Amino acid sequence: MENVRNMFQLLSRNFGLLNEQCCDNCCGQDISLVQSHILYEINRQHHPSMQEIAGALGMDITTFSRQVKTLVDKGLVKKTPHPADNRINILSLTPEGLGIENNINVTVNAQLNGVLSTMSEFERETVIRSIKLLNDSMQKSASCCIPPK
Amino acid sequence: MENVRNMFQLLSRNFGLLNEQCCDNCCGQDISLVQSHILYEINRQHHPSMQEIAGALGMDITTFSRQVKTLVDKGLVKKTPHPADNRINILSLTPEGLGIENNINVTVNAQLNGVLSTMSEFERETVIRSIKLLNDSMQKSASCCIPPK
DNA sequence: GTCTTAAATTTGCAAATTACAAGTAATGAT
DNA sequence: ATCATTACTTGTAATTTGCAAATTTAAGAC
Repeated sequence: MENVRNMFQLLSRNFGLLNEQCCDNCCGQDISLVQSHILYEINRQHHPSMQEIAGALGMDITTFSRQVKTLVDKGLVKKTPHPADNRINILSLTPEGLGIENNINVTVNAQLNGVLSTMSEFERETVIRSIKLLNDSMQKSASCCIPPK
Repeated sequence: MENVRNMFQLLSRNFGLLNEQCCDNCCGQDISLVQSHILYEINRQHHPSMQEIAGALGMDITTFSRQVKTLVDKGLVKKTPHPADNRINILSLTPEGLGIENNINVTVNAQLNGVLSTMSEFERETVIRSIKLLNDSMQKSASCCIPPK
């Protein structure tokens, strides 16, 4: 049996490094890695509440609350009270926040495409399909990859 | 063109969650995620110095120094002065440290194999081969995944 | 051998990040 | 109206982080 963990450990480290470098370099602002994950997830979801984003990222809600606060202070995120329930805050990116998120997105994609460009067309497609497959399986698996609640 | 980043962002998050959960659950000790990366890398390399591990992980050397100190205090890591150069400390796992590293390894592997078990034999092999390929490409790529130094 | 320079690692410190517990405010149930 | 619950925010204290400055040891110049 393969040692699957080795591969994932390396992959996650490599991607972590890439991601962090991109955060530092591609946008004028200082965006930490967690903050980039928050921007990413707000952009991805549809009118998400605080809990939804914190839950998706597996972050403690109090830590999340503060991080959102600093993103709001930076002018990248907006909190809008839910019309039907004032306890709930709907999160969205400001135009500036969206700009930065896109910026990061473009930069990371460029880096990744650089990496993939060393492969043959066939390999590249296989790799992409594999990762999709893997993500699907992980989402389905109840035993892991689910934030602790 | 695919949005490659999306997939990687999800993958790295999923694996991060899995990894963190494993750190919490599988060994009696409290091991943080960074500490598990340190244990992993010390185990992987051959008589590594502090700088070599810190470099491989892309960690600031001062942060690393302190983390190693706590691992030494926990009795999981040993520092041995290099015989030919006393400035250098060679890092190694104590038997206890090795035990924990193995423990994490087994646990993470079990989780990952659980995820992979939902796939067909062919898919599973493809996925594993793809990740290997990807890691190789990332290591080769000078533009990213290289600690800032 | 002494002196200067460089390398490997460690501390001082101050800022950022984290999480538990306790708080506030809004909603829902009865 | 009252009580429990939900969504979120603070208080506070511990941990983590990284820059600058020290420390220790080694290597090279003379």
